[in-house]
Formats: sequence, structure tokens, C-alpha cells
Amino acid sequence: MSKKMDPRVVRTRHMLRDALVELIHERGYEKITVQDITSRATLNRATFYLHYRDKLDLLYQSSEEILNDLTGRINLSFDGEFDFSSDKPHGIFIQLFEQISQNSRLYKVFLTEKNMPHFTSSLMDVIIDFISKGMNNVQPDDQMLTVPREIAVRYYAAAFLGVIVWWLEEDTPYTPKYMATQVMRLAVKGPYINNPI
Amino acid sequence: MSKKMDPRVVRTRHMLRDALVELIHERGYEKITVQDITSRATLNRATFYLHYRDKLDLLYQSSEEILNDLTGRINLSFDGEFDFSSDKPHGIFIQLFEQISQNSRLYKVFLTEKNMPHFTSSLMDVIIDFISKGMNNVQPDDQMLTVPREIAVRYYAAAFLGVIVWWLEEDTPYTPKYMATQVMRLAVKGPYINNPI
DNA sequence: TTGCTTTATCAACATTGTGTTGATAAAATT
DNA sequence: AATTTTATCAACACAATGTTGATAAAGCAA
Repeated sequence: MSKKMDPRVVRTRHMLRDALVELIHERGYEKITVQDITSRATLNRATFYLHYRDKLDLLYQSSEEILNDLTGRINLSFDGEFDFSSDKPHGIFIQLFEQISQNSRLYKVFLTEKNMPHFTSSLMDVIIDFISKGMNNVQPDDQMLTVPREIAVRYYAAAFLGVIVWWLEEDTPYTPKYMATQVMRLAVKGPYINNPI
Repeated sequence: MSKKMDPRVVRTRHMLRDALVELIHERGYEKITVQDITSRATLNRATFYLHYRDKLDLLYQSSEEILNDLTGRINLSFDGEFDFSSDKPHGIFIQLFEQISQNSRLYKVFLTEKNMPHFTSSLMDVIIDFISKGMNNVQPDDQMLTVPREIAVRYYAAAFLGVIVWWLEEDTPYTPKYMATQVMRLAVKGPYINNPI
């Protein structure tokens, strides 16, 4: 897919994406113009319009690329098994934190800068998807759930995403494996030792 | 505070805020201009600049007003007690869903429309605050937590917010009290009946 | 009510950014 | 080496911005 692309196109889009990320970090998405992006990328403004309709289009396409990459890698490390009985986090959880860690600059900007909502909800969709698969795997019977399935899925997906955002805001102070273990523990055991449930 | 305001000012700001909410719903925040907002509000464009610096300023001030209102009401219904041993949701949880339900149009637009990130993170701060207080109340000893406190706080705050967003996206299919019960149950008991923890 | 103050309206203006075009140069592909 | 594709550049009409000064209308205080 990306192999049959003209190298100039690849280069140009990379430069535009990088410029976008930098500028959002510096000024916030609202305060950036197409002019700013192209001059930061040392490209002509007309070149921008050869690739993207407008600023929002660049943002969306960049989000899509990075998230397609993530889902691809998550699916690779999903062996169809979910084991929630131990403290050991599932490979998917580790993979999730691992991938984000490796692109932390982009993820941090897209997830934590003010007025960057689209990316957050797209990543949420990715997480909802694998949480949903995981729950179906562990307990396919709706009768055995304490709350409606869709609410539980949202609950855990949002919890995970929230921890990811915190982790990025703090500039990834813990390893991906450690983080995966923490969210696993909260989901399985809750926050308190000797939980009186 | 709002009592000593000129009624024309109150009226104008209300109209601008309402127009903003409507237009975001129709076209998305990105696609709106100050022109659009004032003509929808049947006001002169110059009047807009009498009150707000730009589109973003209107958004931020509107967010702040609605969230100040929310925190005020939450604090009123906080009696200093937290009881997580039963299924009965705490008054704060109910109050949270109740308030959002009563302003569901604005909350839905501000929380679920693409590219509306600021409001989401502000509401997150509100929720983080009371979750944090609640956890300190139940278990002030860090040694008795399964994970670092700040991670747990983020985890539960994000989980709650995620459920709220889902609930708004689905046009509030359940009552506030029902919703408060569900998130309470997930936090305390987890998703599965006969949880083998 | 009257007089004073504040707010909203309106038209006009310079400025900035947008999105497009047609011609030219440079790079990649075959 | 010939052909196709991409990037550059200058120029364009258009739309939106943010500000101004004058006028009218609404609110307030006595």
C-alpha cells in the first residue's frame, strides 16, 4: 500500500504531519493556519492542497494512519485467549502501551492538547473494540453480567484510555508493561487490597 | 454575581451561547464562523466582539459557566460520607447524572461532537476531583492500594466520564439514578456476577 | 419623568487566510 | 531517454477577521 507511493508524496505528507504536530504543541490546533503548516514544513502552500482539503483533513488522515498502525499491531498479538484470573496482563494490553510509547510525541499531542477531540474518540473506538471482544470471550452470557454489556464495555474502555492519557501527560513515567499490569489489576481486583467484596 | 448584570448582556450572551451549541450540532465546531454565530443569534457581528475575543473564547466561557454550576451542585450534595459497601449509589453520583440530564443538549454537543476536546477535559477535572476526595475518604493509606493512587483516580474518573458520554450519545436511555447505580456496581463489584476475585 | 450610562447596531476598513489556477521546473518511473 | 507525476511560484477572487466611530436604543438612578 505505502510501497507503491511516490517517495516525494511520502516525504511531503510526513513533513506536513510533523509540522502539524509541532505547531499544535506550540500554539494549539485552533491557532494554526495552513500557511503556518506549510512554512514550517518548508513546502509551498499549493502543495498542501495537492494532498489535503484543509487543516482538518490533514488531522483526520494523520489520525487514521497512526490508528490503523495500532490496530494492526494489536490484532497481531491477539491469540484469541483472555485470562483474567492472574495478575499477568494480556499481551494486547502490553502491546497497546508499547505502541503508544513508541509514538509518544504524536499520541501525547493528539490526546492531551486542548481541542483535539477527534483522535481521542477514534482511539476510544479501537479500545472499545478489543475490550468488547475480550468480554465476549470471558463471559458471553448477558445474564451473568452485573450491568448491561454496552455500559460495562464503555466503562472499561474509558478507564483504560483515561490511564493512557494520564501516562502521556506525565511523560510516560512507567514502562508499558508496568502500566498494563496496573490497569489489569484495577479491572480485576479493584483499588483496595483485601477488597471486602 | 449574575444579578447585577445588565439584562441586555445576559440576553446577548445567552443567545450567542445557544447559537453556538446549535451550530456545533449542525456543522461541527470547525465549520462555524463568528458571522454564522451572530446571524443565527440575530445579533450584529460587532456585538460579539463586545463580549468575546473570538469563537474559542465563547466556547471556553460557556464551558466554564456550565461546569461551575455543576461543581456547585455537587458540593452541595456532598455530606462528607462515602459508603461503598452497598449497591446504593452515593448522592454525588446521582447528582452528577441528574445535572447532566437537565442540560443534556449542551452536554451532549460539548461532549460528543468531534473536535470539542476542551470541555471534556474540564469535566474530567471535575470528576477527578470528587473521585479523589472519595478515595482519600475510604482509604487514606497508600499502602492499602493495589496501584498508585493517581492511576486509580484517573482510572475511575475516566470510566465514569466514558459512561456519561455513552449515555448522552444514546440520548439518555436510562434514568440518572439507574446510571449512577450501574457505575457504582462496576466500581465495587466488577462486571461479572459471582466474581471469582 | 429626566438625565446619564451602558449596550447594540451599522457601515466601513485594512488585514489575513482561503482555495484555485496555469505555467514552469524538478524528480521519479517506465 | 521519454513520459508521467509532483512541487514550486505568482496571481487571483473570495471570505472572514477584528477594529473603529457614529447613531440609536435600552437600562438605571435620582
